[in-house]
Order: sequence, then C-alpha cells, then structure tokens
Amino acid sequence: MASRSTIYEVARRCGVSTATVSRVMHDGTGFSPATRKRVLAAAADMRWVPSGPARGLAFRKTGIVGLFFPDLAAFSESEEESPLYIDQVIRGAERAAAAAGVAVLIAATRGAGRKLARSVVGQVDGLVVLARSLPVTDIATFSRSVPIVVLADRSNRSKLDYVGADNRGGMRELTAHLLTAHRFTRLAFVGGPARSPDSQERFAGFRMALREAGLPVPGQPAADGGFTEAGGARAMRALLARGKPPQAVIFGNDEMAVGGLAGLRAAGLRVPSGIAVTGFDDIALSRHVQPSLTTVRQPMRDLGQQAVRLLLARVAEPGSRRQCLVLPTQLVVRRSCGCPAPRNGGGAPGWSTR
Amino acid sequence: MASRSTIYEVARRCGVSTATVSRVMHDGTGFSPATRKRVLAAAADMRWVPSGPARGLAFRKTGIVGLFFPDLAAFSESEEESPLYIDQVIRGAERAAAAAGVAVLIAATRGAGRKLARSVVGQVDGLVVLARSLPVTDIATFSRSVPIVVLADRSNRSKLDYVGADNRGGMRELTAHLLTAHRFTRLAFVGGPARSPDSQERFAGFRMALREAGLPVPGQPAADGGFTEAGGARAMRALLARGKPPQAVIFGNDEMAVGGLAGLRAAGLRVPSGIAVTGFDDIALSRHVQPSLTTVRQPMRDLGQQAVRLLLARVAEPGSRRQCLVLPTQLVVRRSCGCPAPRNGGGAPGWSTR
DNA sequence: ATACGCCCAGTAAGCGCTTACCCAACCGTA
DNA sequence: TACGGTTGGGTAAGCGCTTACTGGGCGTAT
Repeated sequence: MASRSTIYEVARRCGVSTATVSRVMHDGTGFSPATRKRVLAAAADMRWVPSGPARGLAFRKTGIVGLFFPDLAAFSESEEESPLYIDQVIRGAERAAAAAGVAVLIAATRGAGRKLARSVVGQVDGLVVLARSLPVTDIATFSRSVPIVVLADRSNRSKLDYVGADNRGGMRELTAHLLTAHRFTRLAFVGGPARSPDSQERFAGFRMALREAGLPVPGQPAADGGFTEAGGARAMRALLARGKPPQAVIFGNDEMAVGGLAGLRAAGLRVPSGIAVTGFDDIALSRHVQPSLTTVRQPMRDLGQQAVRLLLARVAEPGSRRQCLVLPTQLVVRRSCGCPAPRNGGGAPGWSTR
Repeated sequence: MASRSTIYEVARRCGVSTATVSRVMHDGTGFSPATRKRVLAAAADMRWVPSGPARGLAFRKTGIVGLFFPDLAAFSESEEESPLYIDQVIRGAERAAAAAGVAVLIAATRGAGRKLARSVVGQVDGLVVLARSLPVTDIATFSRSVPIVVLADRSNRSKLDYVGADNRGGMRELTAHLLTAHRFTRLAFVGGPARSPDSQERFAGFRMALREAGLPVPGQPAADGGFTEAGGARAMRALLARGKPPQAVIFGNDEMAVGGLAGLRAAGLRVPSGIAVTGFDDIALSRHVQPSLTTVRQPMRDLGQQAVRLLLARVAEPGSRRQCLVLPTQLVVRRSCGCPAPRNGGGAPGWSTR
C-alpha cells in the first residue's frame, strides 16, 4: 500500500507516451478525444496522484505559500489560549490561498521550528512572515530566495511588502471616545512589552488623542502588562496601589483588559460605574466577559487574507513596486467603558446579530 | 531578486562537485575539513536554500504532512468563531510535526479547496484527515498514495489509523454527575446534526448513563440544535414551548449550550437555580459565560498531536498494524449545572490557576 | 501527382538534488 | 618496489514530471 504510481505506468497502461498523459492532465492540446478518455480512465483507475516534487521541479514553482509565526506551540504550552489572533490570520490566509489554488504551509519558527525554516523556504513560492516570527537577518537571507510579505511588524523597515492594522488610528479613536463621549480626563494606559511595535503604536495613538484634546501627555505607559492576562491583572493591582485610581484604564490589548477586570473585581471596584476599562483586538471572549469589553477590532482575518493576496501578486509580478497595506480598525463600544447600550454587536451573541 | 541559486553554482563557486556540496550539507563523510569550510562559507555567502522539490524528488519524501479539515473558510464566513476546535487541533499537529522536523500543510477541503486536495496529496508524506473533511471515496483513493490518519470520525470503518476522543464516555460521566450529584431525574438532550457521529456517540453516552441509573431511556434527542449557537437557542425555545421544562438540559456541544443560556435568559429563567445547563468540548468561552459552563473537555490539542505522531509512525513503518487511539475526556464542573464552587479551572481566568 | 498544413503523438532534454560507483593519490607495510 | 587500504572527491544515473522539438499520416489546394 501507499506506493504511488507514476506517469510512466499510466502511460504504459494505455499505450501512450508520458507527454500525452501530461498534456491530457493539463487540458492541453494535441490528442484525440478517444485518447483523452483512455488516459483519464487509466489515471483514475490507478488512483494516480502526480508527484508534487516532480511537478514542482519541472514547473519551478510548488503552489504552496508559507506562513511563519512565532512559536505557537511554545505559547500554547504555558498559556491555554494565547495568541488567538494567529488562528484568525491563518484562516484568512487559508481562504485567500485556496481561492488562488495554492496551499498553505504553516510553521512556528521558534524553538524546534527554527531549524525547519530553511527547508520550508525551499518548499514554497512565497512567504508570509508574522511579526517577529523570524530574526531580521533570516528575513533578509530568505528574501533572496522567495518573495516575502511582512505581517504586522512595522519594525522591519526593509523594502518588503507589508500588511498591518492601523494600531495608532484605532487607539486614537478609542481614546477620543473616552475623552468626548464620557468626558474622562484622567486616563491610564497599560502597555504591552515596551519593545513591541504594536504596543508602541497604540500608545502613540493614545498620546495623539490626548494631545488633540489639550490634555497632558504622558511619556510612558502607566504600567507594562506584557500583553498577557496575568500581566494585566498585575498591572491593575499596581495601578490601584499607587493611590487615586484613574477614571478609565486603557489596556493595550484585550487579554490584559480581561485580567484587569478580574483584578478590579478582586479589589471590589465596579466596572464601569467605578472605573472604566477598555481593550484592543476584540478577541472572541471580549464579548462574553462581564461587563462586555469595549475595544478596537483588528481585522485579523483580513490581515491574513491580504497578506496572501499581496504575496501572490508579487509572485506573479516580481518586479512591481513595494506595497504597504494598513487596514483600518473598528471601534467596538460595549459596556466596560460606561456606554449604556452596546452599539454594534456588543453583548449579544453572534447568532442574534446575523 | 528572488532568484534562487542552485547547488551547481555553489559547487562551482568553491571548485568542487555537487556531490561534495551535498555531502557537506548532509554531514556525511568523504571531504576534508578545509573543503567543508569552503563549501559552508560559499553556501552561506550565496544565501543558498536547497530546492524543496528537488530534494523531495531525490529523497522520495517531502518532509511535509498534510492536515485536511472541513471548509474552515466557509465556516468563518457565516459564523464569527465557528469550529474553534480546529485551531487547537492545528496547534497540536504543528507541535508534533515540528518536534519531528516536518512541516504542516493545511487545507480546507470543501468549496474552493476541493480541487486542491489532489495536488496537496502529491506534496505530502502523509495526511491527517479531520472528520468529514473528505468524502470517503476520496479517502479511499488517496490512501493508496499516502498514509492517512483519520481524526475524530468513527463513521469511517476502514483499515486506516484512527484518533478520536471518548465522546461516549465523556457524556456518560457528565450525565452521571447530573444524576447522582444533583439527583436530577428529568433531563433533556439537545443533539447536533443527526448524522454526526460525534452527536450520536454523545447521545449514546447519555443513554448509557440513564440506563445505568434505571431511568427511562429516550430513543431520540429531545431536539436538534445543529451544533451551532443559534441552533442551541432555537432548540431551547422549542423545549420551553413544549410545556414543563426539564431539570437540566444537556447540550451536545458548548456552542449550542451558549445559545441555550441566552435563550433561557430571554425567557426569564435562571441558570442554574431554575434549570441546569451543560455543554461539551470546553471551548475557550465556556469559562467566561454567565454562569460558567459545566462541560466535558476534549483534548483537542492532544488529538492533533497524536494524529501526527501516529502518522509519522506509519510513514516510518508502513507495514505495522493499524492503530486506534481513543483519548479520554475530562469532566469540567463549573456553575451552570448547579455546583456551588467550580472544582477545576472553573470560573477563574487562566492566570490565577497557574 | 506533388506540396503544404494540420492533427496526434513520440523523443528526449531538462528541472536541482542525492548517491552508488569509480578513481587517483597517498600512506604504511612487507 | 610492489601492493592493499584509506582518504578525498568526481561522474553520472536516476527521482517523476513538463515541454520544445520532431515527425508520420492524412486531407486539401495546386
């Protein structure tokens, strides 16, 4: 079992040459309807599946795009449901790829996956590289071999195509909402890892909104929650310990905000009546926590989708000029900021909003 | 840019033959340390990445395993966060694959992906096929070409390796909990699609527990919620309209249960004081809904991981006998069944249980 | 009749890598 | 000095597919 038959065997089986078989399989020309039928029948009968490597070698392309992301497996080890967004990105990428008739090869590139990277690069027609999944030097190396699209990492200032979300604009809009709709004046920003471009951009948006409102602009986030639920809770406790709490706490992402909510609950503070809370990303559970979380939705799936689209465009036309795509985010107002009734898709489960 | 260099160029660059380059790259023997150094330097300098297809052709294996699942993209179209379990399966698969030094090719096999299946099969050393992602006839066809492991679909009674979760045992344990710990006697089971093996097995477990308790055993689920949130809400409404509600509603999966909770809330019934509710799967948000959902955890990640392990074992030893793996589930008692305090990982966010 | 074209189809040269096989040079030994 | 063993490395035959080139048969125009 599991021994593949080859085009030679198919050819011999119906008394033609491999060239003819190949032509038939590619809907080409140069054979009679009768021959075509015979070949097709033989191929089906023998369950022939053409060898990918052989095709790849002859065509000089594999019909596979790669998707590199940071150690998904390692993440999962420690955190039950960590980089949720990766799933969405994968889905988007898969969809765009399937639409174009190519498959998606995924690889976590830290830890055990690190050594795999090279061999993966050799297998694909192009690569989507998620933020910091690959050292810059590797990106540079590999970009000699295949087209690369960088996803959501502004820190890479190379000449590669880029797709990302409008972190700054989204956070600016969210902050402005707190400032104008709620008339808050004392806001605290809890950032992610200081070196994270995402965190930096969001903080920049926060500052921009404050500046536009004529309020004092902090130079640093009030705390660092490391983009994790536990970190958010910790940051929240630290903030509370510091004395008079702010009117609203803006977390750099939803996971920290969820942790922050728990921290506030533990401290006996009510949200949003006592203090407002917001997140960023709109992960699945933000809709379901109590109170439901006001946040900014990142178009994760679109990011994956557009990344693959750009990639395929470049594969098709290597010479075209560099493309940068910054996708808009969407403010999602729910209850945690103090708004009375959710506006869009707020607290209601998906089924009722369809 | 993006023009790959070949082994010939590397060889010429340092005045050796391709054989020597190949031997060096494979840590073989038959070259001096000096030559080795020259070759390595040249390869690095030229950013040479060996061609996957060429290696695949020469080696007769690609170092890629495929993972087929049902139209992930199509699902996502209509439902924001549908087959959550797929993500976990992918993670598990990715981890096991990375540990073995192989990459994972993912493909949704309905809709646009359907035509891709063949070409994917040609590219991989083995295939993990998720429940109903592929018509049985296709599975039969492809299993001539590559080893296949079937994941979570008992309906396939072929001679292929199999990995699945103990749906029946899990549901039996859950039902027994409601029967003995809560002394409920009137339970309603809301199933998924009637033809779904998962749903059937879970219903069987439900029946088994009732039988063991000496209670009357229904021949059919009380309602069909189609495994969706909307369907669960609909089923719940139907149940309530039917007259005296049961003491507990057992949903065939968590998504339906979440929908059911919303339905009960809408009807003004309190959970669990008025009526108990349970789910199955333990998806991420089950911990976060109000009240937190009592459910049965499926070891999704382990499923993916074991599937790849089995697959690689078969690739290594095609002749070995068929393996079937039924992984145990875990009862997760939270608040929705009426238990006072969550036992394990109940309502608390992950960070506090670490 | 001869010439020209078209339709079908075969021949064979790659695609980039691995590896079985061969060989030259060098060493030590008798 | 002759000889066998070892070391370092080249030669070339695949792996299974695609495709440019070639050519035979046959219908049609000259």
